[in-house]
Amino acid sequence: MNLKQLSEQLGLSQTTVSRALNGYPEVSESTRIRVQLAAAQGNYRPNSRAMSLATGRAMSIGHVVPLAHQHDVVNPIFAEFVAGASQIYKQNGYELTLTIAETRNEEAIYRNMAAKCAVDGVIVHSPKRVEPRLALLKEIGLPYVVHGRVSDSKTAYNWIDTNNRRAFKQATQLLIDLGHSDIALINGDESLNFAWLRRLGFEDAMRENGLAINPTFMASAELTETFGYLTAESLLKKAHRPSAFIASSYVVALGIRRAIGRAGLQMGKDLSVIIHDDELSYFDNGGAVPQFTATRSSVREAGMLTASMLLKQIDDPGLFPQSSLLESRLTVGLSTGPAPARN
Amino acid sequence: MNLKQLSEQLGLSQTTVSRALNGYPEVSESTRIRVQLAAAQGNYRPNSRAMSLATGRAMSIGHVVPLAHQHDVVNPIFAEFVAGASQIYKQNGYELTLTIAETRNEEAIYRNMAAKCAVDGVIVHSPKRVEPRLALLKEIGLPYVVHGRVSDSKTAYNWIDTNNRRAFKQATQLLIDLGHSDIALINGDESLNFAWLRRLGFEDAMRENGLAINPTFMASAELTETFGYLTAESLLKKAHRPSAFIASSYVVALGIRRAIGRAGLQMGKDLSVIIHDDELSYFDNGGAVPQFTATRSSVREAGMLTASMLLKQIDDPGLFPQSSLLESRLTVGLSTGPAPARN
DNA sequence: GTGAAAGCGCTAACAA
DNA sequence: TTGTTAGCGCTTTCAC
Repeated sequence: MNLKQLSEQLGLSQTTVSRALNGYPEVSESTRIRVQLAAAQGNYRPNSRAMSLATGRAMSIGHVVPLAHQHDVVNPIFAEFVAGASQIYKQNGYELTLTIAETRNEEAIYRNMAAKCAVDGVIVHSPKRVEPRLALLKEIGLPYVVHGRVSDSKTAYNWIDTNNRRAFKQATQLLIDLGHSDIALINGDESLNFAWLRRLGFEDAMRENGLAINPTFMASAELTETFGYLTAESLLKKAHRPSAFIASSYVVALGIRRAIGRAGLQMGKDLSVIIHDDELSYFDNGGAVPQFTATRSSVREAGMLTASMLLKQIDDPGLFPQSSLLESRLTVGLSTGPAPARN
Repeated sequence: MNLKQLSEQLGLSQTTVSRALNGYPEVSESTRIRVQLAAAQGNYRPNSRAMSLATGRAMSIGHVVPLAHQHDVVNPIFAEFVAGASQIYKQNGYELTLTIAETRNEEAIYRNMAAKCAVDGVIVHSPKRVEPRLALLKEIGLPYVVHGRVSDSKTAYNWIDTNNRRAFKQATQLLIDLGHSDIALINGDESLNFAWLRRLGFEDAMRENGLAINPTFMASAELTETFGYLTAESLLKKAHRPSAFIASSYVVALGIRRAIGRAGLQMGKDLSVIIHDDELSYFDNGGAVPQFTATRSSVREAGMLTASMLLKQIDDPGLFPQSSLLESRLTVGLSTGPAPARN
């Protein structure tokens, strides 16, 4: 059923029907009701392509997810974030166009989207410390919001981010307070800004407590189980080994635990593991109380917030720039478990 | 730059330019080259909305992901699958429209997509044992392929699936061969067909080896860390406790390991864990050799295969129905690690 | 081999 | 308050 059929069936012009359905004030209440009824009954939905063509709005938001080609992993956080954003789009009649971008094609992909008029704006995922995409998007005039921040912010841009630096400072401080000084950081790829900020937070805490930052206790790569396993394995073989790990994702933590098991060490006795990522905060001292706190919802909320920010931006470009820094819920700091023995 | 501008710039009609660009044979080679050059130079891309309106094809595929509202988790496997599908779409000029669907709205969402002409077909994710969506899609005439299968297949449908039943039978058999008989299965929500099939595979192996299936050793729920933890914790408290776990996802396995640690038990000595999901296969006997095998690529391949199947279906509905059963790569069966001690 | 013109389904000036 | 008309940018029939 299209507009023409609906209007013929009602004996009205397409214009009137369109107006009645789109809430224009100049339609009489009686016809509006009649139209709405018939539309609902006939399960009428405006053809999205025709509507877009007529209005010049694609009514779709692009999410471009960079694909690390080394291990071909898509960040699992992403799904949760998108679920939040998706909800906002639905409420506003937008669709979500998902693109997986190999990093080498990235520029072409954005240019393509803009030229095809396929999206009204984009969400930039996984920003690097140095991020050429921002200048590109500005150049082609495509509205965008960055999920995360960049470190080379010469130009203003819209962003929303969790406070990675503070969260990791907090996590590190927690371990220090428990008596640890040999703490290993198994971090994500530090050319990505979120990992870089986490590292800074880690270093903040170490420095403020007068502890030496041991570069051999810091690793940075794509967050896979294997990476966690191999890194922890080699660290645990050292004469001077870490007494605690901070893992930048639970996938990595899974690998760390495997290595700890193989080394014949015990959680809470010889070692502690702290995991932190956007999705969940987790503290394991081998111990007595349930020290696990899921904060998935915060990722979803971030998705919702980011999406709303973009839609506002599209409606009113004058609002530029906007930003929001979310405090990560590192509730793990409230843990009351026993302190693990020192090395 | 649009078609009109491009054609004016070239002194040709829109028709000729369009034909030249779309590979129609009746264009002279010289003008074709001239047109292609100018198009490339002007970075011309046909407006996707206008093209869709003219051709009647949305040039987009819908992925509808059901959202479990209990714990609000999106299956992380999904990202990897979509990455594969996305690649196929790009090759064929399609876009990917992502929808997160709360289960109660589901029917409306599909009807909406079809009526709006926003997609040419859909991929059905996370099918249940009994799946009303298939009849619905058939009714509204929207081409689809199911990632997975259903158990109530009265009607023929297109699907692609990994052999969950066989994989879990194999995993169980591996533990049995190592001397285990008290094996716990921590499974996904068994109203979802993948989990149901995994359970059947587990039971197959137990039955064929003459082992009793202990219902208290089988749990089924959404695959979260907490679920794994709580279930394992309560099982390990029993006088007669399991000597091995099969976890239906690595997230669950993370919880199981936490419980094992808290119970003061040791991997490889007291217990084994096998993890299997589409993304990775994993065997941990606490042990000597690296018994971890990532098979992420298989999920991605499944995504690619599913996408191609759908595009073929759209081009030629006569091919219906098609299907493909992928053998899971449970390479863990090759493990040579020492057998854990019996209970 | 090329072009004119109609039409895809909708919105939005402009008239009435 | 309603209708007429002209697009939006493309494809496609039909004529040359």
